[in-house]
Amino acid sequence: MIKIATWNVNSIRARKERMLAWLDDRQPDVACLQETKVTDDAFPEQVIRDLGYEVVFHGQGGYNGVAILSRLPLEHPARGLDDGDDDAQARLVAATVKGVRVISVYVPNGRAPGTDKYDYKLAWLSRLRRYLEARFDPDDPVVVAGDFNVAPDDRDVYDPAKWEGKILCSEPERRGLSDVSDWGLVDSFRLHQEGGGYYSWWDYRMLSFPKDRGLRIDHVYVTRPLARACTGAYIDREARKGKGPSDHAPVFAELDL
DNA sequence: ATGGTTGCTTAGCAA
Repeated sequence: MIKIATWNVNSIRARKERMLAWLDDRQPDVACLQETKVTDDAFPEQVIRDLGYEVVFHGQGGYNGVAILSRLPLEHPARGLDDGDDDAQARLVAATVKGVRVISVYVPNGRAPGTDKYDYKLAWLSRLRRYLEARFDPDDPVVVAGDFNVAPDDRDVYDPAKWEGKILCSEPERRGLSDVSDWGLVDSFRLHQEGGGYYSWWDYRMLSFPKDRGLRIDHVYVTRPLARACTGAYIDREARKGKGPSDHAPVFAELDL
């Protein structure tokens, strides 16, 4: 069994000590990270390798940035959407672990419906769908894990009425996400949890975490052959507690490979 | 309707 986690760390430099302690404590076999917010020359590669992880990263200054950490050998690293369009934002990195293609994604936040950033988000989701179509078959073992910045349905929102039509919840975003998953991906969390009230992100403001006003926007999607091998899925709320947390909690999937 | 917080970069933006 291997444990795959996805975690938006909100700056790997600000989160370094917490992240190293988390790796040591939780021992994920594979960790997909988002919002590392560092250029590749400043990525804290050695301290991660010292914990026994191989690592591939794709960053930029100040914003975005993604990485994959693995205790098993990482093969065939690839960075970016590589679709010929403008790809200046570091939001996707991929590598193969134990025959599984693992893709760490940081979907654009989108700011608010009607903005340029929102349009970019919708376009990015359709580029992700084409990325999968062009490279894989839905019967291949593929994991797409990351911060999707979309709550798939109202179970994933603490106050659906308040969030209706808002960023992270609007119908076009949900359609954009389901268009990606309709290619052949299953939300591993929903293989094991039916109900609402499970969240992966809480705004830093207004005591959102203590009040549990969160959204489930971080996901580990898997293709069908891996869905059959998925023996567990959960959100690591402990990592959101205490002093100096990321605003996101890690999300885990366990695969019997 | 606004503001609340954190991180990057240094006043303002992004989330």
